[in-house]
Amino acid sequence: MDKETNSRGPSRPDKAEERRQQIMEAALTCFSRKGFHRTTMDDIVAESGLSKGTLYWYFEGKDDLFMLLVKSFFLEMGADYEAILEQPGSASDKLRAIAAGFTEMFLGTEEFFNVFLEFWIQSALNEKFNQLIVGVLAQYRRLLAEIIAGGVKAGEFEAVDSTQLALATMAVYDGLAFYAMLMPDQVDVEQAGQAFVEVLIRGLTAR
Amino acid sequence: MDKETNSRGPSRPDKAEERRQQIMEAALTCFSRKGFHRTTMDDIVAESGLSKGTLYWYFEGKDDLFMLLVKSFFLEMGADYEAILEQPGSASDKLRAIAAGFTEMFLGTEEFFNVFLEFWIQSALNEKFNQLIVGVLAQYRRLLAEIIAGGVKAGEFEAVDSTQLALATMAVYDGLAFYAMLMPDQVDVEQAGQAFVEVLIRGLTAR
Amino acid sequence: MDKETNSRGPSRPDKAEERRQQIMEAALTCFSRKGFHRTTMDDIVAESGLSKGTLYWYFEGKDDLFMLLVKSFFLEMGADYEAILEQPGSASDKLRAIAAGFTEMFLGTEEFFNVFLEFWIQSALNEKFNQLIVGVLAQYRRLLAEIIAGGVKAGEFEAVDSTQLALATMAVYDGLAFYAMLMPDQVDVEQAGQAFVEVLIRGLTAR
Amino acid sequence: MDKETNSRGPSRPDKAEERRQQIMEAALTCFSRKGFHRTTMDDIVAESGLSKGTLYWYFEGKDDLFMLLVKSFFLEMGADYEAILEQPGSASDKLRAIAAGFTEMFLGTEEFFNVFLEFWIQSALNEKFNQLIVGVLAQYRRLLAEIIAGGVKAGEFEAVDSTQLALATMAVYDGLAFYAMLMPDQVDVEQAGQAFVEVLIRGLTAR
DNA sequence: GATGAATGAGTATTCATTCAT
DNA sequence: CATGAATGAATACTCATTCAT
Repeated sequence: MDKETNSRGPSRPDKAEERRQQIMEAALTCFSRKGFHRTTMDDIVAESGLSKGTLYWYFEGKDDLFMLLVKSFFLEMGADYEAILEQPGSASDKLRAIAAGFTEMFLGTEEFFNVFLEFWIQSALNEKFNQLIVGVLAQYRRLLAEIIAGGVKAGEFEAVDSTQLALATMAVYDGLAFYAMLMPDQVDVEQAGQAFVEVLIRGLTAR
Repeated sequence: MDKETNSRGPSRPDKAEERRQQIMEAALTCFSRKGFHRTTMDDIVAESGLSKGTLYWYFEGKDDLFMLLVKSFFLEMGADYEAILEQPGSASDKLRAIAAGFTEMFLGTEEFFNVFLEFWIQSALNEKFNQLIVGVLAQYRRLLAEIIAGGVKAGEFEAVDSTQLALATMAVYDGLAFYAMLMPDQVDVEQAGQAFVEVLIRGLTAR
Repeated sequence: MDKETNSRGPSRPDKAEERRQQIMEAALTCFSRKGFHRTTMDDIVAESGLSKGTLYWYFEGKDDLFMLLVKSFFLEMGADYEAILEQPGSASDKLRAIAAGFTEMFLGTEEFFNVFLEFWIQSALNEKFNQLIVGVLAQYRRLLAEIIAGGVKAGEFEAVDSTQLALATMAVYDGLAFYAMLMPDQVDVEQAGQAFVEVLIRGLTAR
Repeated sequence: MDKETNSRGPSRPDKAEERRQQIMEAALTCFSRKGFHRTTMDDIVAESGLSKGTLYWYFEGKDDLFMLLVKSFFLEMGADYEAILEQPGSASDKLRAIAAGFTEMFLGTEEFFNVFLEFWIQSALNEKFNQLIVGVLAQYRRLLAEIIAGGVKAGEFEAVDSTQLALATMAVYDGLAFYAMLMPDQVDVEQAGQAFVEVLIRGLTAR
């Protein structure tokens, strides 16, 4: 029995998922334009072309929509980073790949970045938001720490506190993205990221 | 008859400044507790013990209050950093001093840090806020770039793009502060900052 | 299955219009009781029995409500006057009919008249209000001028400046309504209007 | 002993009156610019160059200031009209003089006229305001009625209801002033007033 | 599933008035 | 007399959320 002949429910069972996407996209556009707090549900209604009731059918409310929107973004991003770790190469190569990956990711989402940052800030005051963020960050930290620890173990890097350094390394990219959002003209994420990663690798490399 | 006993005019001419401080402190407390958007003017009224009208007598509105509050914080902070640059010592020492200075500043304002971060985020959507932030960041960037360029010139450091590296270095500290706010239990700003600055200096130092 | 039993869509498509009427009536009552400025939206909410949000769903705000309320009144009134011009009879008869029509209209709306007068006053400071008023007055002026000019052409009246006299004639009625509002006990709109129109016709009539 | 050495009290006892004038002028300017309700006491403070406390020293409040301002205007105006009645001449001449006097008065206060009109409107809802207005109007009505009755008695005019006609005549001028305020470009108070008074006299004159 | 009219608690801001100095 | 800081009740308007159709 394939999906088409499913007797009950919508003929396309993922129509619901499409609607969800449609709403999240509209929300992303609005949030990015006016920020989360200044965006009204009516803004999203207008942007999505749907009705108020429909938004509430698919999402519990504004917070829920914000949350699920950001979650969906993190899921996509997470997959990319996993792939980097899988690739063969030295620890230095992996760090460079992480840098390049981040730059690419940032450039691809530049226009929406403020939305994620606002989510992060709000997560300082919202338990549910916080759990999501903390989980994501912990995962990246582990990933980066493994790369560094791997380099140390392999004799490629000097002995360092890999979890602390992992955190500092992540911080650079998030900090740069933050700066780029505030002063797009004066910040070149790619150059600053590269300058950083080269010095980092140089500082790590065993002599 | 001297000014002290002068019966006319305000007895303490800086009473206004005291009031302003009183209000800003109350606002800082509230913003830090509930975030800027979720804080109401009534919250600040209650916290300050003053009346609604008085708040509006001293500040144009909520935005203005937020702005002036953050500005006053940056002014204090700026002075500290200038002092670091003045001190004699190698470029490495200065970088270490910056790291230590940042850590100290962060630990001293930890509980309020979300307020500043929220201001930064909002500055992506508010021209006046943005101008303040961008000015402050540009100043720090120049300061750090000078330290690094000084090290390069003195032969202490390898040739690097000092302005890019300055930005990346700042980004580490802001990023760390951000993380610490979100996951206080899992982030030790001091350790991560130190781990970073040592690798940074190692990577910069000419061999 | 006809529209009446159609289960979807608004059962009564003019329910919205009814709501609008309901709100405008409540507003008229309140404005007439306390004046426009002293009436609060909460007053209208209470008077209408609806909710605050509903008022704002149907009207953009207090000004808009005031405007639309007055407009709707003028529309009704306009139709009556057009009818007078259509009727056969001498110019003198028409002037008398105008006078009678005005008196009747005034007596029928006496309790609300201050509302319209306040609108007029406000229209001196509000472009949108002004446009409405000026349009209505210009229309009446044209109508009256035509009656007088018709009388002149027919030899019934002496040669006079019909547009100026039309204006003065309108002014009498509005002025009287104004007075009646201020001193209901001392002003009898009907008598004063009649006294005026008879002298007017006498002054106009060719000998 | 000259004024300078006057030991107690203000050296110029009418300085208070000057202050009062200064405040009323500032208030007139503001009211005329923004209307009574939209004018704030701070506006008047700024316009007058005095302090808030001083305004409240000389006037009980905003309403009182409005009231006294209008009263002072009426007092001036009243004197002028009395003079007209005193002059010798036929009743027709006096009516013409009234018309001319009104026109002149209006042209001289055109820019402030909305202030008086707003006062009139408010007087529909304010007992104290109302008393002032009603008194003034009654006085004018009596004056005009006397002129007309005088003309009738002298055989110059036909028998008419002089008090009703007096009211209608006043109404013309107030109505015209009202119109002129709303549509300055389309209303010529002088012409319309003259057109009216000529027809009026023609209608009154015994044949 | 979808719609959009209805709700009402919540909010920033204003402003006439007071009063200590 | 004069000042201007302080007050707080008042107010227009917003917007997330609900629910009858």
